[in-house]
Amino acid sequence: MFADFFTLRWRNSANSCLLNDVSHISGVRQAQKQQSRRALMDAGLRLLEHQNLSSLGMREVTREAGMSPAGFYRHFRDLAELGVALVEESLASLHAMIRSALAEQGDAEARIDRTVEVIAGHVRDHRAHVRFLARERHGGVQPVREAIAAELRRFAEEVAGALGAQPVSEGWSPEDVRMLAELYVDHMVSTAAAFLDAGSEGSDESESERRIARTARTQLRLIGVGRVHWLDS
Amino acid sequence: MFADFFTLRWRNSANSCLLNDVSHISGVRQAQKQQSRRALMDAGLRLLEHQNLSSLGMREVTREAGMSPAGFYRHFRDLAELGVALVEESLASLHAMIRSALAEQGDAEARIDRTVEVIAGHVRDHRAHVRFLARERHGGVQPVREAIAAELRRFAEEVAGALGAQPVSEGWSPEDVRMLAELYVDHMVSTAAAFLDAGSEGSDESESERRIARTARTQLRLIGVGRVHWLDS
DNA sequence: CACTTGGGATGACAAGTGTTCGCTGACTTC
DNA sequence: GAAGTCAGCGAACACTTGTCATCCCAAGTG
Repeated sequence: MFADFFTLRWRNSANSCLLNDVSHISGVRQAQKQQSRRALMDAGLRLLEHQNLSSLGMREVTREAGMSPAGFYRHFRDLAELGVALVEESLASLHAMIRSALAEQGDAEARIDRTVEVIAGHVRDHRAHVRFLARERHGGVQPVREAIAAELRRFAEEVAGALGAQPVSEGWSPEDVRMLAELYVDHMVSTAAAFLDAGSEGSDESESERRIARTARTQLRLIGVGRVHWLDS
Repeated sequence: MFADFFTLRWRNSANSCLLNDVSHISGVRQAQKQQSRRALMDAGLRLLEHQNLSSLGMREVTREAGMSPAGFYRHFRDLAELGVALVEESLASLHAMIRSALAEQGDAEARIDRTVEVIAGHVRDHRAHVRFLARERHGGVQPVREAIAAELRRFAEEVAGALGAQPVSEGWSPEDVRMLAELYVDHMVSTAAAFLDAGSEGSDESESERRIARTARTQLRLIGVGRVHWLDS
């Protein structure tokens, strides 16, 4: 069904992935395989809403995905490998969020409002991904933890770049810009996590969500005030 | 079969603690029991350095503690109950840290320095506890998660009280003091977590530790600048 | 068209799990 | 010192788990 697309797409790609090497066959076959892979990842993501990666069983995942236990090995060597795949996916969507937060225009106040809105929207739309990241950021699976930490560092660099270009940051040392970026990223993560368990704790969801948004905005405003008075201190 | 005992035991006591009610016997007996309880908790804490609570097995714990599987039930109903006990312990030590951070004297600069030092020292001395909190804060075991969240809220209140008493906060609305307190607590947690995996990633531990301390200090200073200029904005 | 390829299903394996049971022997109380 | 209490033990239970050799059959190939 996607045959032409996939062959076109994959034929001349120097494929490094051991499993899921799919470059030499083509057509319905790998479309199905990719579909099974997606089914496994979705099943995993669904199960991970109520537990964490290291307590997940592969039988559990295959059962949820409607597949036999052995089928798992055709796609992933490990559950850790599935975890890393999920990290990549989750971080891609998070990256998109950060970009759109950075791209905001207007005065400081409007940018803050839009940023917090973007975060809230992202948590609403990608709840499973965000929860997964929050859980596994300090979780028990080392490669997953490292992947998340590395990507968050890259985000901080990106934010630092954007902040450095703003007129408010004139005269700042690179280290100071960097620490400001880290502060923003940490705050973003904290806020996202707060939105997360505001939605899942039941009782008056939208009210506590508004409360979190208000707090986050005020905090960002405070940091902003610190920024404009940073050099005269 | 234990009918008579239990009815006698429970009938006229407004007893809230089912297990580990130890008030009526005395001497060597309960000292031994408490010792076993400690052994279980220590074993759990040791095992939790490389995995999270929901993937922990009780057989695993009892084995590590040098005890038979059935012995576990004399102390905890669940692994979740063990988890909650560990939360209480961990939060007690964290509470002590926060108090001593709040009690700092001197000008703002000196207080920031000492605060960051206190955090670093606490992570060094209670690594297992801190890691446990970081892991289970967003982990898969609901009661544990809630216990941590509730206590962190209480900490924020305490910090808010202390901040409100400072002369810098004159004219602030209670909500703003509160959001500032939350910002501080979040920052404290983030910093502690950063110290944590600075120590465990190997390569030049004390250098990256210093880097984190420097960043944290600068961030606190920035927030402080925001504080003093908050009202004129 | 026959023929190869390779996802997926099946069934079995050992090893591990949570939980319950009755028992023992050291402590406590009368 | 006899009777009562109960923390911890070892065995047994009914599972679930990861892994593998094996077979099946639709998709791809010449």
